[in-house]
Amino acid sequence: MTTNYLAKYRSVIIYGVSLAALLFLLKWLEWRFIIVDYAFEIYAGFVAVIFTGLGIWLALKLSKPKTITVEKQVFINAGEFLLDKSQLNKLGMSNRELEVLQLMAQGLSNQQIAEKLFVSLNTIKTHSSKVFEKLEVQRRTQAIEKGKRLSLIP
Amino acid sequence: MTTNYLAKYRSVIIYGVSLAALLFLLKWLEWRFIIVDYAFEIYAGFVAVIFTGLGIWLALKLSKPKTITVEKQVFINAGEFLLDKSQLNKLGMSNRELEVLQLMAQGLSNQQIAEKLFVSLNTIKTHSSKVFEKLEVQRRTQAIEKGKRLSLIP
DNA sequence: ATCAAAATCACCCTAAAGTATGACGGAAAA
DNA sequence: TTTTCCGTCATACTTTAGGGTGATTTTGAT
Repeated sequence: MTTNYLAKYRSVIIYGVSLAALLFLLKWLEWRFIIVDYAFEIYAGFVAVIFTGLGIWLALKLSKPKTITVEKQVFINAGEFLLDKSQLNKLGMSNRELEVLQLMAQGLSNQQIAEKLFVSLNTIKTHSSKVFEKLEVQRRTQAIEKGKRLSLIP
Repeated sequence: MTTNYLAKYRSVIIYGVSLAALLFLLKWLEWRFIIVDYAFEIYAGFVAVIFTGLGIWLALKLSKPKTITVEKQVFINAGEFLLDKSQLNKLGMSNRELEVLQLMAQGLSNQQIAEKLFVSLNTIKTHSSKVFEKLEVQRRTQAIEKGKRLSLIP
């Protein structure tokens, strides 16, 4: 708490101390040059310079920094695809079924999918039928469309 | 040019003029208070206050504003779809063919497309065949996949 | 060990999709 | 004006997709 208070008004305190120090300095100068007649102008100039500097320093320390906020637009790459696993559970979609759906979306025929997965055509037909059931669609094109909407496929 | 130069160094010029004015003021004060013995401290304090204020004013005028750059994340709206017309020309795709392709991508059957466009099923078959030719594919699922890749459909 | 999915496959049948070919009217380009 | 392309439609045929039913094996969880 105390340190915080000190830190907050540090500049003001320093200013006060500086003023005190300067007072002593001035008194000393006064005493020294009191003998010399032409010391008056020098003294005034000295004071002017010192306090101008002090004012500048004070202003820079205490004034809130003038800030210009520039908004820099950072474009986020929205291309990332993340599979919606909660959706998978909700639909009760199995791994294999999802796999078949993905290959369907790539434009493969049932025959090609069968070859790719090393299973028979009939197996793929069974899988795709289940996919259609679970997605509540009739055709593979609809399945693809809905699969994309539900973030099951990119 | 000249006005620009003046504008740029306006603060400095004003400062100079102010200094000159103050010099006159000081001279006058000197002359006035030279009689009074205790005028010295008053004079010094006056100078100190004036020049502190001047320093503060100078600093505030001349200090460069700090520029803070804030990165603002802008999520690019991935929904923006722009049809690639140059691609259409390159492929020699007609309006009707593109229309059929779009409806295919929405999961419609040939029959449904025919009904939607008020033409016969055979007409749609002809169109889709030409679409497949031009896209160099065999199946509608492939056509959809390639159509999306080529920005023909969203 | 048991039970429930998941994955596999088969057969049959229908519907939809795709290929090939030809035809015709209209509009735009040559 | 002729040619070319678009859009339309038809017929015939082949291939692929999809629905229904049933069966076996594998796998994971209780």
